[in-house]
Amino acid sequence: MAGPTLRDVARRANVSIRTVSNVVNGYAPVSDELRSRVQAVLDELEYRPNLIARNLRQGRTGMIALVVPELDVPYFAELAREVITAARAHGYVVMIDQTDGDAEHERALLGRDSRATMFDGLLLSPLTISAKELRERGNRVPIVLLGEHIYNGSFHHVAMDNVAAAHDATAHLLGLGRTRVAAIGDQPYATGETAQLRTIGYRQAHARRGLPVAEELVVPTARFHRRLGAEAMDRLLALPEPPDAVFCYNDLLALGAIRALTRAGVRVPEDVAVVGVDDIEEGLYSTPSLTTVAPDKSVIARTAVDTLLSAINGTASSGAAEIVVPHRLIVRESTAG
Amino acid sequence: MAGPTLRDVARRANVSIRTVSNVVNGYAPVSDELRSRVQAVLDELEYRPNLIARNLRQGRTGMIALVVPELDVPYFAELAREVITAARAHGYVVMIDQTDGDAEHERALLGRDSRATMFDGLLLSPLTISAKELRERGNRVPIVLLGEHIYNGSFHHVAMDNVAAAHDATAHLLGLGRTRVAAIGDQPYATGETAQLRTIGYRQAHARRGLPVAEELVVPTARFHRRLGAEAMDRLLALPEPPDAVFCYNDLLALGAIRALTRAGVRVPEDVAVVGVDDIEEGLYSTPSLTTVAPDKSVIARTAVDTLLSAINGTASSGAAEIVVPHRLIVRESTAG
DNA sequence: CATGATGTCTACATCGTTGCAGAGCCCTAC
DNA sequence: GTAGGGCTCTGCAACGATGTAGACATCATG
Repeated sequence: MAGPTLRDVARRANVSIRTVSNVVNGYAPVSDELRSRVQAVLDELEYRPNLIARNLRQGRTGMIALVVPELDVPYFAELAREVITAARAHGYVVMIDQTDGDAEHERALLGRDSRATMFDGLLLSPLTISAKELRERGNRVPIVLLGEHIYNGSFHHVAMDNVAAAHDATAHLLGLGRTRVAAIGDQPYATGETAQLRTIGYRQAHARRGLPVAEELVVPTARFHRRLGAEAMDRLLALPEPPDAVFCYNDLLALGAIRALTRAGVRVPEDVAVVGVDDIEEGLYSTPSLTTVAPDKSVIARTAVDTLLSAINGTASSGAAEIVVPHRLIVRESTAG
Repeated sequence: MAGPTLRDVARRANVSIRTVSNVVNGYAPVSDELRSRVQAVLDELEYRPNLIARNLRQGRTGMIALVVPELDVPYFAELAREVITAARAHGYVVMIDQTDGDAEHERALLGRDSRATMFDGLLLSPLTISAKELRERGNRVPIVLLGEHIYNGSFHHVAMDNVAAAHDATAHLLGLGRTRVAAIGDQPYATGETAQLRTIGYRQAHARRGLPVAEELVVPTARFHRRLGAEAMDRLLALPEPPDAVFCYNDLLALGAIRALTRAGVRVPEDVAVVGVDDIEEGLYSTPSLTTVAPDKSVIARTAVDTLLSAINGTASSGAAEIVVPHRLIVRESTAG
């Protein structure tokens, strides 16, 4: 099973281990004659460097870990793609773990037996774990947080402005002349910080127009899945006075809501306009196509990776970076009459 | 940056390195008194074992790599999720890499400088690389191939029966009384083996009913994406005699096709029925919801991981395993009148 | 009291690689 | 002639952990 080592090659070529290493890495000067002799043996034995040993010696692995709640949520899949691409540009590979939003699993990541020490750095998109816990359990591995929660300066953090994003989406709906704009996705409890920020933006947009928020139109959901979006929409449709527009806290909720509306014979956008957040590709091909607030995933990924690598290399400026990436509203059929 | 090592703990507790190691691992007997003294120092210094060193010593990393063409293709994202879950059950973590279907990238994976040696095994879902190349470049790491290509016994291989799956989908459409059933997704060139198998099944279903295949209804696509499905559908609709049903080689193509049909004012399924393959969650919430051939992704993932771990542990039965996982047709709105 | 079994703990070698210091050798220059 | 400087090449130590063997007490046994 185990392949040949530098020693095996060295013995066979009658040179020192160090010289073989030099040939492999092209480091120190090796005469052409010797180089080709060693190379021949390397080829013959099909030598492959043992990266674990190399890593131990060099104190780094060239791997970063990306931790997301659910990989089959398109937003995270698309983000993962960008992260992998961004990391590759710097010679890094990415290990992906998913927590299923399970707090225990997120904690285990940082605990004593975690594999975190195997990575040069961590990109974390935590759903449930709080900033306080992170601080207490934080290990020596550099961490960059992605897109969720409020961490007021304890960690590097990359995210879009959730309040502004929600405001823009809601303002768009109000600007269409809709008067009963619902919100699907609030999470008014400890770990739902992203959702809470979006609710703030939703209210802000109403306040700026001097409009009241009808509280029965704000529907919480435990998660951001299609099914929960459909269920929430069903409940809204059952109201005595149903909404004429819905701001969903992500695209999956929105697609579920559209599905519920279509099934109920309600026209989108004529009767109810729908906006989501995330700009997943699916929204481009749905019927109707989905208006959404698009964070720049590519910028998020590149920024996060760059920030993490700076931290790893110690070239980071002091203090925790708080980076806000731009977002923009993309209007499609679900709101365009 | 670097944390305390066993040596640091040992010095501080006035014991040997080995004893600290024993306390950490609970191996050899250590007296209660000494154990708690060492444990106190471990806690005080917040010792975390260096997994790289441990891995070097033990010759394994507890990591496997999953290589897929595109992570943001829902099928692969959902599969990745299952693989991560299956691996975790065995104490393994999963590194995910994506090749973008790029042959060079796939080759680099197996080449001299690949990081493959850092993993105990590889799960490979190759798009372009051929079996021959794999054999020639194969390194010492155990490999299990997923779902694509024909490898006639050179490697462990897990996949559904593509011919039967395509047959079932096509037969379903023909069974609805449709007479012009199109096929979207053929890839009649070297590396499109999965597509070719599906074309065989498509033809087989026609042959069994004694029906001819109208060749203009078989539309190739370079990849299996929504956009290409929509474009292919547009071309089919432009035919003098358009189809009344479409078998798409995966769900994304099907969703793109449905989008094109809806945009053209063609009713699904009344005018054109649509079937896909993969059973991605998106198809459950599309309008109309999507009839599809569902491979059991969970079984695929578990089987692949089990097979790989057997190979890693040397407990594999001799020879390359060729495992066929079951599939079933799930009828939804896109074909159910 | 000698013997051996048992229970704790330690020293050393080792995994495969790279950093470092220096050993030879040849050549030039004074 | 020999000192000095480049080239090549080598040996040793180290990264941080674990496997193995054995040292050293303690204790029961004959």
